[in-house]
Amino acid sequence: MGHRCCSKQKVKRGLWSPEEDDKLIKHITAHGHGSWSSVPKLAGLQRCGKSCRLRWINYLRPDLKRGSFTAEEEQIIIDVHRILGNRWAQIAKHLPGRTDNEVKNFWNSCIKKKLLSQGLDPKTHNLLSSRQRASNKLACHSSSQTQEQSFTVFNMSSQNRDAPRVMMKAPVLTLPEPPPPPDQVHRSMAMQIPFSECQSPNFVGTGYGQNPNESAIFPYGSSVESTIISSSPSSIPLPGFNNLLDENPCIWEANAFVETFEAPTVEGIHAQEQPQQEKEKICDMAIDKIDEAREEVHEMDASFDSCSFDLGLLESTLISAAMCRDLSSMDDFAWNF
DNA sequence: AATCTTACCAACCGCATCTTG
DNA sequence: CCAAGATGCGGTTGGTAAGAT
Repeated sequence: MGHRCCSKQKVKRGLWSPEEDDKLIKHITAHGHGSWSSVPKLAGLQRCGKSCRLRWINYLRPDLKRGSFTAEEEQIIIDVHRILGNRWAQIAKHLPGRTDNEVKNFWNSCIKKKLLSQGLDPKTHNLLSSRQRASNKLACHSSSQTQEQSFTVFNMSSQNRDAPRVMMKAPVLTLPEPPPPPDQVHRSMAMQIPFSECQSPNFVGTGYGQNPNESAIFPYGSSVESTIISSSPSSIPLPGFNNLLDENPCIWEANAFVETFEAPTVEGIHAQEQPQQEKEKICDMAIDKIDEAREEVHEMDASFDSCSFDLGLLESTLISAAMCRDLSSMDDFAWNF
């Protein structure tokens, strides 16, 4: 059958032999690819131009980086995918030496499963709904261990940026299914809050943790009150950050209130109809900022042995929020907390 | 050892967009 | 401006190797 573009030609299909590879490499090295449709003839190959192009781009190009993806590359893929969705070519541009095909394959075979196992929807990067989690749980029945996401919410007051405020432990797959709460507050996470926070005048909640050496734990259904940042009279205004987030339902509040959120979906971002170049620019800027933040957090982490910090969640929040705002918001984007 | 299942990845297919005459 | 061809992209398929039964 062959491609429509080369249906007139008698072309070979399937895997490339070393001889074919050799011919293609020699031809392109000597003459460049020029017009791909003429490459097969000039290189003496019984392939269509499209196939030659693909073989060169995905396999023979000298600048290709072979081998497994590093953890850093994996994180970049997740970050950019969260913003751009399945735009593999765009994502690959952030990974020198990697092809769109390679990124796509890696996503489908590894990252997708990893996100699902963490209770995250690989399409939207949001937490899966209870039904989705349940079906995923079935799919992952072999995994008996509780998967936990843990993260620390830092106090966003610029005067007190080094203080870790709230630790949350979120069992993703093993929670009993509660009825959905009537309001927008999702209480599906058990909250583990340092005792000192319970004593804060801004902390509203009842629970355990009466011992100063223990954390208070607020499982689903307990009476922790969550406050959306824009509605809290006690919120400390933060330049940039509040502006960035106040139009989004959000987990962040200046003093230890915690709430899960529905991050803007990829579809929602697309609905903003930002020009593509602008989106890519925002994406690049966000990734740069995240790299800076990651370095800072690594330094900070060393001083908080008892705390863990899920950058993924922070990134999800910040990038998603950033995508819904003007580029100008990026200038003072959250790095004041 | 044989068979089945799963994971991985190269390559194909069809559509969209770009380029050129 | 338009049509045809070229190129690029994302989804999907199929072959193969590795692991499980």
